[in-house]
Amino acid sequence: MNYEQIIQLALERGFYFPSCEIYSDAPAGFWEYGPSGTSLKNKFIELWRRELVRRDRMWEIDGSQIMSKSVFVASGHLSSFADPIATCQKCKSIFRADKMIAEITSIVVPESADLSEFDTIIKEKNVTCPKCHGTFDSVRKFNMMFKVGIGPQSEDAYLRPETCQSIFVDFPRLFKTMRGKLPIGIAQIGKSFRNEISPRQSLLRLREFYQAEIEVFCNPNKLNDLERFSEIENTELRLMTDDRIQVMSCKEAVDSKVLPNKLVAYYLGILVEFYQKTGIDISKSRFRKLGEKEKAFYASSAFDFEVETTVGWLELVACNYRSDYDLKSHSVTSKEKFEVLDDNEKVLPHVFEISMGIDRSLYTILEHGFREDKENDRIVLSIKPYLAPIHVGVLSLVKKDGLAEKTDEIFLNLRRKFDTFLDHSGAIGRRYRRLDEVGAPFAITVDHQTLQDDTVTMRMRDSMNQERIKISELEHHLENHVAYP
RNA sequence: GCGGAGUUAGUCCAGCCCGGCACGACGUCAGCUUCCCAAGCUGAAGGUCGCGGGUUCAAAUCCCGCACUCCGCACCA
Repeated sequence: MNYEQIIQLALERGFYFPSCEIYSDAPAGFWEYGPSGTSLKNKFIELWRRELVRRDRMWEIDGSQIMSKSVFVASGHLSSFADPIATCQKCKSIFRADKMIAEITSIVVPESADLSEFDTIIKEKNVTCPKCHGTFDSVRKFNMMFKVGIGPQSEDAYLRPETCQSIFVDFPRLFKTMRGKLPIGIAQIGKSFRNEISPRQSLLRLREFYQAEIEVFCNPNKLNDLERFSEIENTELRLMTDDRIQVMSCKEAVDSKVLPNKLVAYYLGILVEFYQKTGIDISKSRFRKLGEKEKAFYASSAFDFEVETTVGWLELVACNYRSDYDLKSHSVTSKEKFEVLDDNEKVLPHVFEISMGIDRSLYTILEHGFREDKENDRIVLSIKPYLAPIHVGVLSLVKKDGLAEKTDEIFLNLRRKFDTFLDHSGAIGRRYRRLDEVGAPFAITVDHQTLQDDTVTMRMRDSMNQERIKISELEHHLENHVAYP
């Protein structure tokens, strides 16, 4: 099983495919979800809501994707979310200016330095193109945000490069009007946009992608004062520090100081419990503590939740302790007050963030669920029943003798409650195979016995076993088996 | 962005060297058959041959440019 097979399945069975594919000017890095993919995504998001938002009583918001320039002045994205780039005048090769200078002259110029500093060093040290020894144009910044023009005057604004900025910007109003009490999580699902230099591998590196972000606002003096920690204290985490994965409970992780405090451990704990329920193989996962150089510019400590796939370790979630970086800078830029009362103590909350990549998570669910059943010559998507795009196929064994009509009747009774697929045509085995490929956990089939005793067969996707079941019990039976855990 | 390899129906692909009606399989659809796992028979639909330009009486095929995909480099909040 590999990446190629997953993308083939995705294209053939309506999970996802390239955007604007009929036109030759379709830019890279944009993909669409088809019916199966959309159904899977909706169910994944519902699971996320159940296991994180509702479980922790977070607030969920839905902010706008276009945000004002000031937001990104304050957030630092305008200056920091950009790479200094040097272009060779002769061969047009493009290099990261800071990396190239460091390599050739061993002089370390910080990435965020003034552009003229790069030019000065390039001139003084006579740095030329590593490929053709041509001379360079002036160093410029390539900002990874998409700029948009608002209204007839085309005022600068930007597509958000992460969903969380609206959570920070909205925090003062939300905390006041929703009767907030620290610690409080604010969650958001939505699209983010990054102008990647080189998008790759379909859903794994997109220019337009879905994030599910949670920002937990907390009192920095009470990070170990968390009653609900007991819910997850025995939950096992696979923590990677110094190139080694250690499996330990959340409690052990805090006690041994591998994790800085109970608040961080609690959220990593409920996160891993969520991922267990997605069917992703947790034994192929790790929380990797990022080193100083790998961390984002706003993070004071960071753990990536990574999963092993056929294309290597894949970062699904970035967990960043952002301290008061965001609230402080928005407060300074906007003059809005972000301090809140916590037990009569005035505090500027710190933020712990759980920033999930939905598209990558969905890819991993597909890959970890993909099974080549050689014995039965079939491909099976063994995903959790509650995530399956189709819950149940409704089939007639043959069309004649009134079986089709009976099948239609059953279908009409089920279609509002479940994601169903009605199919009368072709060989029964072929129809079962098709359902296996979209991960439908059940298929019910109307046969001649149905007309005599009002029972149908129910076939299980993974085992291919069948049992007979009364039509009157179908709904109840399915409800039990496709319910969220 | 760079280097390499590719791009022909929903999918896999033949044809390209040597220009002359775009081939086959799988899949899809309809009918027949069929009492449970990709069976069989009959028929059908489905193509801007990645895009644009050039050469030619004639281009999937030869030439030029571009885009996209994959691999590697670089990049990756």
